[in-house]
Formats: sequence, C-alpha cells, structure tokens
Amino acid sequence: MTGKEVLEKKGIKKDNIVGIKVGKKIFDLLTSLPKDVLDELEKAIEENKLDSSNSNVRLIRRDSPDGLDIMRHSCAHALAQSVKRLFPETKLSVGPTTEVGFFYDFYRPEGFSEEDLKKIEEEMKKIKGENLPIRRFELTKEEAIKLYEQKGETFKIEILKEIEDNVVSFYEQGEFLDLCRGPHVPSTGMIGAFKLTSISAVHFRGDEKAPQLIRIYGVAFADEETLQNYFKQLEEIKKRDHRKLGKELELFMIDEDEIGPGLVIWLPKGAKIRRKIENFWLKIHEKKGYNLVYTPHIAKINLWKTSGHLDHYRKFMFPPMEWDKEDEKERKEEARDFERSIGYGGEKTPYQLKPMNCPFHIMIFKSKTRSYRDLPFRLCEFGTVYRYEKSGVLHGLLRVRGFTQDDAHIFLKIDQIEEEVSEILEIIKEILSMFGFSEYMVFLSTRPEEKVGTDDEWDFAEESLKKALEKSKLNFEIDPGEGVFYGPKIDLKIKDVLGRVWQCSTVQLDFNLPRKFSAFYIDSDNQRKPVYIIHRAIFGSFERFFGIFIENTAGNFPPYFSPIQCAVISVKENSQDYASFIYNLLLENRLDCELDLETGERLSKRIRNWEVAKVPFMIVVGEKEKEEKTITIREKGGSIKTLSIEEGIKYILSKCIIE
RNA sequence: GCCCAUGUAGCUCAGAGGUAGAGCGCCUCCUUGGUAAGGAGGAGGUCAGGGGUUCGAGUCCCCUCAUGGGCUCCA
Repeated sequence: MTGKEVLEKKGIKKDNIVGIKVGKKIFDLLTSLPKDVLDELEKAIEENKLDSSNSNVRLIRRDSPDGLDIMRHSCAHALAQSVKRLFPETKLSVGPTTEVGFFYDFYRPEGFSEEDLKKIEEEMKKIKGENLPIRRFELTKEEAIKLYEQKGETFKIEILKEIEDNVVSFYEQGEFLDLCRGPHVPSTGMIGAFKLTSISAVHFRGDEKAPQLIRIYGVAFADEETLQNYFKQLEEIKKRDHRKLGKELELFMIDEDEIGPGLVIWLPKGAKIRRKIENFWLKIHEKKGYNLVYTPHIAKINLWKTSGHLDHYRKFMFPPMEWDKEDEKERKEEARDFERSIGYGGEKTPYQLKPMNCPFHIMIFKSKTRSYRDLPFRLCEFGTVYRYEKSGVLHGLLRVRGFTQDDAHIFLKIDQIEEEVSEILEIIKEILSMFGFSEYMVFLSTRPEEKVGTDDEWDFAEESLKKALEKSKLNFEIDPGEGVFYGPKIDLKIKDVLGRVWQCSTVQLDFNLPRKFSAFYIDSDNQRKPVYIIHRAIFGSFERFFGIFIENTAGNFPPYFSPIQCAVISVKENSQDYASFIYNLLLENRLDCELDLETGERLSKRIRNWEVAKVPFMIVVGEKEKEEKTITIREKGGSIKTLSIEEGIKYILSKCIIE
C-alpha cells in the first residue's frame, strides 16, 4: 500500500502533502510502504499525532525543506518531459535537485538556445497544467536495460549498469517515464513556481573524456512569491558585487587587454585601505615576535626544482623566463651536469616567477646556523606570488593570477607546535574580528594516503593541532584524509552577512620542505635536528580578502579602514577659511580627509556626492559654525550634530583611529 | 581547458544592413547655496581586435582576445 492510498483510506486531506517522513527516512506518496512503516503510519493517524512535533511519523508539506526537495525533483522530470516533447531525439542522462532548484543533463550535440529554453519552460508550465498523475513502478535491471535499448537511451543504460540492486524503480507521468529512485510529488500539478535559469556544458559523470552533455538549470519554490524573493536576494548579491563597487568607489581595476587578465591594479583609494589593513596586521605580528622580510619576485629555476614545486606545482606556474635564442648556446655551455633542460648556475640560467614564498623564507632560515634558542623563528611577509590559473576560473578579485599573501613561516621544534598554533589561532580571531567576521567554520584535515613524514610525526602533529583547537574554544570538524601530503592543516572559513562562506585562513604543517632544503637547527645536545615549518596566512590573499570585505560591507567600510574618513565642506565662500582650518586640524591628527570648497554646486549636491562615495563622516561649516567655533558633523546616513571643535574632533577620532 | 551568453563614450546602457545615441561623470559659464541630484553650453567613439560577405557592416559570417554564468580543476 502507498502513502497516498493510506491517506485516502483514512480520509485525510492531502492537498499540500507530498510525502511521509518516518524518523529520517523519506517516502513519497507513490511508493509502497514497508510493513513496519505502514503500521507506524496507521498508528500515528489513529492517535492523531501526525502533525505533532514530537511524532516520529510526519507528513511532508510541499513548502517544508523536505517537501521542496521532492517537488524540485519532480520539476527535473517535468523539464525532461518537456525536452522530450519538443526535441524527441534528445537523450536523457540524470536530473537531481540542487540547493534552490534542479537540473537535468541531456545529450544533444546541437545544444539548446535561449529561445529553446523559453519554449521548454512554456511546455513545462503546460505539463504542470495538465496535472498528470505520477505513477511509480519497479522493473528488474534486465527489463529496464531492455526497455532503454528499445528507446535508444544509451546514457540510461550506462547508469543502469552501475546500479547494484537488481530491482530498479521508474516514475511515469503521461507519455514520459524515467529511471529514478524518487521521491516525487503525486501529480505534475503539484510542482511549484519555477524558472529555467541557465544552460551549461558538463561531461557525463564529470569525466573529461566522456561525451559532453548539456545541463539545463532551474530554480523552484513553493509559490510565486518565494520565487520572486529568491530573485530579489540575487539582486542584493549583485548590488554588493565587489567588481561593481570596486569600479564605483574607485578601489581597484583589472585591465585585461593592456595589462593582463587576473592582474590587479590597486587604485589610490583601494591602496589606502590596503595600507591601513597592512599596518594594523603588522603591528599585531610584530608584537607577537614575527620578523618582517621582503623577498624577490623571481628566482633561478633551480630553487623551484629543489623545493619540489617544479614537479608538483608546475601547471600553476607561469612559464620559465628563457633567454633569447642567441644566448641558448652560451647557457648550455655554462650548465653543469644538472638537468639539461633546466640549466643551472650560469649567468644565462632561466628564471622563474614565484608561485609561493616559502623557498625564500627557508633560505633566510638557512642563511646562518640556528640554535634551538632561536626557535620558534617567525618570518612574515606581504609576499606577492603569481599563479597561472585557468582562464575559466578567473573572477574579479576572488580568483586572480597575481596576488599578495599575508604569508608567514614559523620554524620550530615538533614539541612547540601546539603552543605556536594556539597563538596563531588567537591572532586570527583578533584580526578577523576587526572586519566584522565573527562566525567561523573550522576544519582539521588529517593525513592522506600518500604522504611524507613518519606515522609518529603525523600522530604527534595531528594531536598538537587538535589540542590547540580545543584550547582556542573554536568548534571544529575533522576532515579525515583531507590533509595535504606534506602535513596536517587547519582551515578556517568565515561567514559573511549574506550567509556565504569563504575560506581564507589556513595553518599548515610541513614535514617536507625542510627535508628538501636540509634545514636544521643545533639542539641543546649539540646535535643537528630537523626543523619543522608552519605555513600560515590569515587573509590568504589580500586581493581575495578585499573582495570578500567589499561584499560583506557593501562598500560601507568601518571608519578605521575607510580610504576617506571625513570630508570637510564649506557652505559658502565666506566659510572657506574656517573649513581649511578644520581640515588642517584633522590632517594633524592623521585622519584621511578631503576639503570640499566646491562652489559650482549646491550644498545638497555636494553632500550627496560624499554620501555616494560612502564617506563615514562629513563636517559642514558655514557662518554659524565659524562664529560659534563649532563644527556640524553629519554621519553617513544623515544623522547630524553640532559640537565644539575639540569635542567634535575627539568624537571622530575615536571612531577612525585604531591603536 | 569545455559549453552558452556578452563586448558600443570614463561609468550604466539603447541602437539589429544606409550620417554613432541617452543618462551620469568630465570641461566652461550662470547660480552664493544650510544637509542625498539648480540651470545652460561643450568636449569625448577605429562600436574589443583581425579577416570575410555586401554598393554599403556596431548590425550578417569566421577567427582571436576578454568578460559573465556554469562545468572541470584547485598537490
């Protein structure tokens, strides 16, 4: 007996019901229920407990999360049915749900156009209108393969072959049927408000060698209103888009044609913000015993051979800088008996743009003999690196080809890891909180199958990281096997105001690099001991973090990071001297401010200009203020107060200067 | 790298075979103003780049570059 039949038998209205949930198991109304589920359902109905929140058996309504998922699944079928009606030669693949909608993958070499998409959507609406009853039935795998052989659905046969069960389920609506494990709504009329949003190409099973399929995406919600709200939310995200705000607020630019894709120019206002962030960051790090260094952007290619980057990281590196052909002979002569293709030592050796800073920092460590007394030895740098990211993944500031890491490497003994990591976690929290980020998701990744380092080292290191995390009181999850081959790591993701999650901070242990470079220290027993390294970054990349920061604040930066903190505006010409006087006072107090003596525009227009530029404070002075030795402060958004010069400046400074 | 879409003034965009447009911004002038847009005039374009079709190409076709949304990738 199916859920539908039970409800009908018991006379329960099922207008908005799309399934039954027993414990964590979900059944649609079309599936024959196992005996125990059936019993429990009937019992719950008799005791009238179906909707009470503590009941183990519950009806799934279409607008609940589970209900939406069922409904979206049926949307995918309606999509496939629509496509088969309009383009019968199309072959079907799979059609699951997504977080807010659904998609279906089709094989159709000629693809679909935007026009096709509209037609498909219209046909889906028709299918919804037809309110076709949906039926579930089962076949043996053999029968199913036979059925699909008749229909020529080659992809379905492939999928069937991978299924282990011998009996498979089908769902049928009108002339359309599909291999599917469900669940589905009882009829096509039950699907909610939907819209097809995009088309993209994917490979069958994500395998690059497999044939290419066309994926059609849609979103679906219980009703038209929620669907519209979803699009409104998208608008909000669009409004905060850092690429748009970056242009409007003149923060950065990327000139793909003349300079190169993925290469960021920080404009004066963006650079001002960055410098404030750098100063703040550096002050904290110097307090914690870090040593700032600067290293070159290129190095002889052999450095990258030693570090192993050339073997493992090559596809993200820009090509080596080769000398002209005429120099080729000379270079080869200079080359010792090292790799012929690489060349080494001589004047004409190829150079390589750096994708990471660590080899330089190791060379600094190795530049003199280090004692155990020197450890932990902490180096930090705003190190600019270049990585050749594939063209399709570049995205504003969030994915670029040249970026500056807030990088640090800590050289230490293995028994210092725990304390050092817990110190690092404190620094991370302290710094991120200044940007309005306080919600974190933390992941500890442990040893993968392929790794360097001994099991003892891994045991000790993983345990140290765990203890440090526990001490930090951060909630964390363990990602078993997700560590990189050279050591375990902690990744920290931040949540922004729209609930989006971004990975920025990372703390990684490295058993590998010190060995590659034979980096050691002299211990108290006068023995050479191998040193351990922690790689860590808080922002990860200034560029990326800036993009996230822009979107999180919608360009309304906290006053202490604002590129222009205060605009001083004279009402008319006779107060210009007074405005200049106030402006100079602010400058003396290290405030970033602008003087607006513009006489060509109305006052309200000038105030609007500073509002649009998202300047947190304006000081407007006219005859009245000049007379009374006061200033009128307008905060962004419009609140206004008049204070004495001293009080007013004190107030603004308290919001704008961080020590 | 793959699929689809897009590329027109500094910015946002209209123009869809027949003389390159608007708003904002910029420059000049008028307006001397009290907390989010005062008025007038002006400058500004190899229509991403290259090739083709055509009497004639932002407009149609091909290639390249780049961007957007996905996919894949991200030791």
